[in-house]
Amino acid sequence: MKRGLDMARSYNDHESSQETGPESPNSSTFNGMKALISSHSPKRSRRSVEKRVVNVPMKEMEGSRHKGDTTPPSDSWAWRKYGQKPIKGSPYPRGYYRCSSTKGCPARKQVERSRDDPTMILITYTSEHNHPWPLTSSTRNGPKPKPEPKPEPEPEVEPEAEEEDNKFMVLGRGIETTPSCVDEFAWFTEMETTSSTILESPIFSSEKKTAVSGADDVAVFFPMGEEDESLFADLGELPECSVVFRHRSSVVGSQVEIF
DNA sequence: CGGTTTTGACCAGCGC
DNA sequence: GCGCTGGTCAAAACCG
Repeated sequence: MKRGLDMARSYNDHESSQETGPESPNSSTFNGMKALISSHSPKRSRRSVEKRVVNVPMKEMEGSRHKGDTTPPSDSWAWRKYGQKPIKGSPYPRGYYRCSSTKGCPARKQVERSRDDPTMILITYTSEHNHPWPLTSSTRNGPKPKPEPKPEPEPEVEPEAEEEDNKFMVLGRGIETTPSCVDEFAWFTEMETTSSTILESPIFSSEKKTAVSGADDVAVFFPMGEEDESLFADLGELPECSVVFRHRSSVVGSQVEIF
């Protein structure tokens, strides 16, 4: 009855009040890159989101705050659960989490047990297309269950990466030579580095592109080990990280496993 | 007391 | 056009 109206309005209220305010991430710049979100993004804008899936073994859940079917592994960011649904065909429910590390953070993730392998946790990260992934306080070495509201200065963080106006902190890991990359993708980078055993498989929201072809407008990340780091380090600095990731099909053609 | 979780209900996309 | 399903909201309960 009134719910429909309230909901419809609440969506707009949420989006507008949080994302058009003076401190809105919408108007923030991340190392010169403007981050904008559609001002009228409905709650189901599936076509304008980037998704990313990681598989985490149950053992990775040891550090979790809670133990449960849909409890996400601790990954250095604060996630607030906003829903849980039983998924058809799966004996396990899917938990819906929203990034609460920063105000107005558009990122979400879905956590569910793999129906094929119940020992694996399937985590789907979702963020707005063209919107930077959430960046929050974090330590490079070892995740913490929940980021502090005011993170202590990170000695390894570049000076200009300190708090500043945006409430994000930069995580320098893996791609230090390209700070802008770090900014934009540190979220995943951290996710990958805090979990020692992660399987990754990129998925694409609605495009009919496969994982190995034509994903030129989807920023894709793949794990990079220490060896790879040193290997890429020899390549010197790259002018733009986006090039590397966008032309993913030419860099990596299949899913990558880290063990 | 503020933030998080739980849970029932609602809505929109999608397939038929 | 209709029904199914996934995704989200929001009030209440819970927790530190």
